[in-house]
Amino acid sequence: MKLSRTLFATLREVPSDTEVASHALMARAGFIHKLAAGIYVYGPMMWRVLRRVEGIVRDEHDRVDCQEMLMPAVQPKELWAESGRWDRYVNDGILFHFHDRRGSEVCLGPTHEEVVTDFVRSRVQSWRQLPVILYQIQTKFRDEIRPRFGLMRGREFIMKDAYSFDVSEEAMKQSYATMREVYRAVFTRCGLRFTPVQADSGAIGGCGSEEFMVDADSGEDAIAVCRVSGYAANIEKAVSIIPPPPAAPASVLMHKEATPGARSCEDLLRMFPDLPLARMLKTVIYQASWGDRQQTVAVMCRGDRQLNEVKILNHLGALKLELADEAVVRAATGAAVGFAGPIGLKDGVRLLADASVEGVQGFLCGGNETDTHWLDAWFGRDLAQPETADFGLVQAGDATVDGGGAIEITRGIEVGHIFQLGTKYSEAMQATYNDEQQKKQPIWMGCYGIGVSRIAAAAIEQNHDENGMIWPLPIAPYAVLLVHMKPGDEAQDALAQELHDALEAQGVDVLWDDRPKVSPGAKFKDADLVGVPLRIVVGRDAAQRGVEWSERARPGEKEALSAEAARDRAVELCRAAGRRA
RNA sequence: CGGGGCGUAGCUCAGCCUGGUAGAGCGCUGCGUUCGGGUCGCAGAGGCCGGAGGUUCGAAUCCUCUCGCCCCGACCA
Repeated sequence: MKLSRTLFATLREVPSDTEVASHALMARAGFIHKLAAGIYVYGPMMWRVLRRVEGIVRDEHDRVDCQEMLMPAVQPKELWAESGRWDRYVNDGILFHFHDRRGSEVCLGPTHEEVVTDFVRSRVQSWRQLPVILYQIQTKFRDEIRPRFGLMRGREFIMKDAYSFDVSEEAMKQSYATMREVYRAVFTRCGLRFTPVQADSGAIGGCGSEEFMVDADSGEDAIAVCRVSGYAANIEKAVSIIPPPPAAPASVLMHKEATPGARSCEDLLRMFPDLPLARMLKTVIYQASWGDRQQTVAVMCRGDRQLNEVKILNHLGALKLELADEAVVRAATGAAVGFAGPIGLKDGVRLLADASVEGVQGFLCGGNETDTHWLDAWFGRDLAQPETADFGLVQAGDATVDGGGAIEITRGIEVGHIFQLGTKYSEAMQATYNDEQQKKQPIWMGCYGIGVSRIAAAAIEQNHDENGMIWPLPIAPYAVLLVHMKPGDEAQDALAQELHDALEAQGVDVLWDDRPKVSPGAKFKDADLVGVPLRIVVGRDAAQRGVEWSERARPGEKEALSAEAARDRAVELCRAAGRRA
C-alpha cells in the first residue's frame, strides 16, 4: 500500500485528553478517532492490527475445534430476566438498554451467556451432542462508569467470547483446561508478556476463574505474585498469611478516651505513640444492597491491614457494596464519621470482622461517639468476637498460603478471563440434555473472554519507546515499511517498486512511504511513531541495488544490504513469526 | 453517581481577572528551496470562541442554565 493513498496524518503533539502511552500514540499516529467518551473509530491502520489479533484468536480456537458463530448485539430483556442478571446489570449501570417501538425493553449485549445458552438449549437434546465450544468475535457494549485510557476501557469494544458446553463437571474442567492452553497460545503469539492469575468471578458468576494479565505498570489491576511459589492472584481474590497479632498486653479495664478530631489510625498513632497499629481495630461502615433490600454493614479490620470490598461483597452475596455516606454512618454509630466501633452499634447494623482481628486483645476501637475511642478492649470480655472471615487485602511482604516466599504486588492489564460457570445458567434457563438413562441433566458450562481491542492497547503499553509504537511482528499493521527517500529519483523509484512488488508477491504486506516532498527526517519520525517492525530504506544506494535494513525494535542498528537480501530477510522473519498475508 | 478541571483554527495553547468584535506554534494549500532524522523562505486558506438565555451601547471575556470531554473517588480506616 502506498502511504500517499492512505489518510495518513500524524500529530507532533500529544492530544490533551490522553493519559497513557498506548492512547497517546494511537491518537498521534491517527490509528483511532474519538467519537464520544470510550467510543472510538478504528482507522485503517488500527483495523489491520485488530484483524491480525482476530486472526490469531481464530487460528488458536479453530485448532481445538471451537466453532465460530455470530450472535446479535441487541438482546431482549426477557432472556436476561431468565438468568436473573437484568437487575444486577441495570443496577451497576453498565447496561445500555432502551425500548423498541413496540415498547419491549432490549439491551445492547455486554456479554452473551444468555443468548448462547438459549441457542444451545434450542438444539441440544442428547449427551451425544456434547461437548461443544462456540465462539464469536463481536463488538460488546458496556456503559462503563468511567471509560478511560483509550481502547483500554471503552464503552464499545471488540471482544472474543467463547462458551463451552459439557455433560459433567469433569468434562467442563477438561474444556476449561483446553481453553486455558488456547489463551496462553494466543497471548504468546501476540507477543505479549503475561501472567495468568486466580480471579474473582464477579457478575459472570460460577466457581473458578482465571485472568490473563499483561504485565504493565499502567495496568488498572493490582495482582499479588510470588516468585518463589509461583502464586499469582488478582488482589481482589488473593489470600495470604499475615503477620501475627501482637502479644496481648496486661489486662486492664476497658475505658473511654477522648480523642478529639482523631478520625484515622494516623491521628490515633500521634495520640498514642506506644500503641502499635496492629492493636487499633478500625471499623468501616458500608451500605450493602441486594437490589430491593439494603443493609448497613460494619466491618472490623486490624489497623495495619486493609479491607477487600470484593471479599465482603461475596460473603454477603450482595449486588453492591459502597462505603456509607455521612448520614448512614451517623445513623449506624450515632457519631461523626471516623469514630465507628463494634460496641454499641445501632440495631440492624450487621457486624463482621476480618480475620486479621483474630487474637488481637487490649485494643483500641471507635467509641460510636464523636471524638471518643475505647481503649484496652478485649474480645470475650468486653465484646463477643463478631462473625469473622477473610475480608483482608493482601499486602506486599505477606507470606503465601502455599508455603515459601513473600507476596509482591505488581500491576497488569486484563486481556483475558476464563470461567467455570458450572450449571448457573443452564439451570436458570433450563438448558439440559438427556443422559444415557434418558434422564434430563443440566449442561455444564464455561465461558472465556478475550479483549481483542484491549490486546492492541496492551501490546503498545508493553512495546513502545519515546518515539513511538513498536509492534510485535505477528500483530503489526504492516510487516514492512518501505521508506522511499526521494520519490522522483529514477533509480529509487524503480527499486522501490520492484521491492514492493516482490515482497507482496511473497505474501509480505508492505507500507510504502512514497510521499514526495516529505523530508527524510519527517519520514523517519513517522516511521518510528507508527512502529512497523521491519524497515527497508531505499535511498542513495538505489542505483547499486543497495538498501538499508533496520528493525523498529532495535533502533540504531542499521545494515546495508542488497535489495534481494533485504527481501529475503523480511520474508523469512514473517514466516518465522507465523505471519501470513 | 459524588468531587475537581477544561471546552477558542485539524492539533497544542495564549487572550478572559481589568468587556471594545480573535492570536501564536505545529499542521494544511501554492511557489521556490532543501534532499538520510520533523530543511528554509515567501504568499495564503482556515474559527457564529461548545450551545442557549441574560446583563450591557457593545460579550470569547461578566451572570444563569445546558451539553460535552478529562481527572479523582470518599482515609472511614
